Amino acid sequence: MQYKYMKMGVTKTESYTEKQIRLAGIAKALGHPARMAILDHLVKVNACICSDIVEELPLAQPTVSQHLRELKQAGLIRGTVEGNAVCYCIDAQVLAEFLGHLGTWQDRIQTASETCCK
Amino acid sequence: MQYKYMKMGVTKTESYTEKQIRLAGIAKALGHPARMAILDHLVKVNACICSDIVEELPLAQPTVSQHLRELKQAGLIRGTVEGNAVCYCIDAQVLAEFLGHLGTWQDRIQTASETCCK
DNA sequence: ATAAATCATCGTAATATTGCAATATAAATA
DNA sequence: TATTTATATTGCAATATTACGATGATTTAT
Repeated sequence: MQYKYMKMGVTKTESYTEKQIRLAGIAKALGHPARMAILDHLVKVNACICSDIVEELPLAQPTVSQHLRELKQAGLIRGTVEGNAVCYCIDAQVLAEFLGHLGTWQDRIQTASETCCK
Repeated sequence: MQYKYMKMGVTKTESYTEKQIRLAGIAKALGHPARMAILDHLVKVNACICSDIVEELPLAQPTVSQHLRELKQAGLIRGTVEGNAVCYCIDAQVLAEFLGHLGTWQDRIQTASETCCK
């Protein structure tokens, strides 16, 4: 059987730049309150193990582990094993690339705020 | 019938701060290549109408309209009606709040890069 | 060796997201 | 008025995400 429609529920990626796809992946990883809270906490303590995070969040340990994996896959955090715990830290370079791109938006918008949508 | 489990597939929001929820919403809106491309394009041309965007993307018009609505709901863009077209623009203040928060992460990480995950 | 602690993985249930055709709406134009 | 242009809405199919219990793997402590 042949489908009339394209595959649905799936993001089309063939016409975006690599950078757009990568940065969108980073934004997507940031796009959940739990992951925002995890990063807030990592910044706050400057180093962290998972059980520490589990206590901070209203989520079960497997769910936190899953969120950490997504942050890791997006490149936002790295995890290093230390004994029977894992130390998770933010990757400053990845964060910098993300903020750098959005920063250029900000620069260009401010100079144009008069000419747009008045 | 009573469920043993909590509602699944739904984000728990009752234990996060308002700011975490709001910023995660903004990040989520940014978390799709099409929406990243839309914003890149808006920045590039400094003002835009939707049909312009439709031509830039590999998506049908209703899909673009839907993405624009999500950016709007997150507060990242505003749309003003101009005749039979709509002028969409980035909201500089919302972008600034988002970048401001992530910027504080960056500040704190850089000073701590020696003490974490070595 | 056994138990406890820490974290990951698997399976699964429920909701959310993505995309498009069809259609609706509203303004501009012929 | 009728048609074109620009955008939004609805309905639906398919995949993705979120969450948790159960379980596995590994390290530390007893």
